[in-house]
Amino acid sequence: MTGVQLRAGLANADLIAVLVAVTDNEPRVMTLRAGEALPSGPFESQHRSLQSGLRDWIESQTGHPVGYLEQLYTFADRDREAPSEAGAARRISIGYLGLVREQVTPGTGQPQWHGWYEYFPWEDHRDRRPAVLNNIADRLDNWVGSDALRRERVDFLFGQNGLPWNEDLALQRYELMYEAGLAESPSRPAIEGFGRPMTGDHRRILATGIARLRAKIKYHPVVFELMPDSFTLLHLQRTVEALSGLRLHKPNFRRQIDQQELVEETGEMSSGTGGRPAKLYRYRPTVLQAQALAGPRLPVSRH
Amino acid sequence: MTGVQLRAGLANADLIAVLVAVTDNEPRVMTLRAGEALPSGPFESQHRSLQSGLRDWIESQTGHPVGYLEQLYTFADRDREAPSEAGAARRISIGYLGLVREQVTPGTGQPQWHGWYEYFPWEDHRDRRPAVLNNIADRLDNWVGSDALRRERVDFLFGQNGLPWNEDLALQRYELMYEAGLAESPSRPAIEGFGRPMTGDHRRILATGIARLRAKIKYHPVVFELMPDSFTLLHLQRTVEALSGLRLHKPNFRRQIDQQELVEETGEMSSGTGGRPAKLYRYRPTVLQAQALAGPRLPVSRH
DNA sequence: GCTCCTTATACTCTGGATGAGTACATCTGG
DNA sequence: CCAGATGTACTCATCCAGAGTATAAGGAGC
Repeated sequence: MTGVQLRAGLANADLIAVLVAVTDNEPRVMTLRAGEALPSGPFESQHRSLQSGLRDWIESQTGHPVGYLEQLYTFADRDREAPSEAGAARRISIGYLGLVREQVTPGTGQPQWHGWYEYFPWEDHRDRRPAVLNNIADRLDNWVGSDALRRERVDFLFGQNGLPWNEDLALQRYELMYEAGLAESPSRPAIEGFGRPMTGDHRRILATGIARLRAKIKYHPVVFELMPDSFTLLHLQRTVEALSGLRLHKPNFRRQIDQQELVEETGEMSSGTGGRPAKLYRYRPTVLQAQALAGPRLPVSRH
Repeated sequence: MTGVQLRAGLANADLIAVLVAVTDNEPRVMTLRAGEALPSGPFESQHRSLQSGLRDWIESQTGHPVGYLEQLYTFADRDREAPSEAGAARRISIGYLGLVREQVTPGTGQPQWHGWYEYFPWEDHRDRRPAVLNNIADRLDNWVGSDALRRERVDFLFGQNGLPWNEDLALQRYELMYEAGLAESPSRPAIEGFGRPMTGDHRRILATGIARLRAKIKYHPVVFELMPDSFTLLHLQRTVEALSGLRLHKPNFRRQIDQQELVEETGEMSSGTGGRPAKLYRYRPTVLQAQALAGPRLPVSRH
């Protein structure tokens, strides 16, 4: 599955997938080789589109249909792999983000699921600001030195000096850490405590997927692709929290869900969740929602 | 430039660029072959990254530096070109969106610039709802028939039946028109009045660029990459209007620009623009803005 | 049965941003 | 000097997001 393949009639490209599921309030990603690599394979031409081919492949691997599939990015930088001899083919990888509804029971099959905060422990702010951030900040201070621009960048990305933490910047944080030498690279080993390493640039691709998904859930109802058919509002909230790495304000979350009319009651109640039983809801898809929701504001004049 | 190229050591991929400039309040795109094609070329490996290679190439073509460059999408669907014999390589194209500050004087050089509303006349709502939309609506009604889902989709995308026009949906509108047979394809000629055709799937790629740019300008200060060093606020507004295809409310536009602190006065005034002379402004870039501005809301609890 | 704990659900209040409209200033051209 | 055009500064109503508070309804332990 890995390695360079050059067959006539096939494009010289790989597909590489960031497959996400949320189970037990933990976002997980499908991995191979004991969590070291994202699933990938050569791009075969027999399907009508990249999308449909990948969809089939994923379903055969996970046993579950892919609810949502989106192209992430095409990676082709020279430094993405170990320095190769001159003239060697540079491999192009087309990254995809996919959402699946349930997780295969871990342990049995080949593909394994790992919580994505194993790879990015500093991204989980649900309980508290993670302690790793202090170590990271120390190392980054070294890198910053007296460079004011670097200072501003670090403060902004990591929410220092009074600036707020912005969960959407996961990719840019990783890239800065890479730049500052805090992440593994072809010429640098991984640093203990700064997240589980992956082969090649897979960790960067994973960061791309996380950042994209975090941005997406705010204006697109893709969370529901990760939910079972019926769920409680708290369950939905916990899923969003898992993805964003933040705690949300419960009354406001419910108000938003409510007024967007994304869900409807099933009529049934959840069994013992600890406290008072909760109503069960189901997703209510509409063409309108499916395409675009709010979309940020532009001072449009309507008349 | 077109056709299949398979050389050892080169990836089998094209780069294809949507290069945008705004002159005389008209968004323009760089084209080749008398406006029939977007500039493209084989992906060569000598640069460190796709990005930097493309940047050099564009600057050599336009004579202007590229202010902003962003990967759009990688296109590889089977039906993007004329039906090919079985076993032929499928070409992968990596699309990019680039913004350049000024337009080369048209007529002299090889690359030409065309107003993008020549290709999508129904997307320009600055003066009024364009008349073409009526013809389009008629044809779409045929396609809709009695299918309620199609009805809803059309109404939503084209702002019918009381629904508002959403400028961000340019790509989806084009795709629906393609699906409904209103756009040229390998097996269908172009229809007079429904926008200038392009080779292959270039018109679709252009639509992708337009949609991306329209969405982007709302939460990212990329407009400034299209502006000269100093400009009046009305000039800035007209540029945003040109891109979005909408008219904006002047006082509110100024208020937004003002409170976001994106610009500062140069101290000089514009010469004759017709009425009262206007203050000139310049862009005031910050690391903070450069990375992300507002970003939509999630009901975060902060304590 | 009572208390405590947990979760569910319904309110209220406040500040800020947005959409919309109005008034006035200052230039050019005839 | 007036008309016309553009620039600039206000006001006002509405909506929505952030934040807090209060009450309802279940289970577990005593």
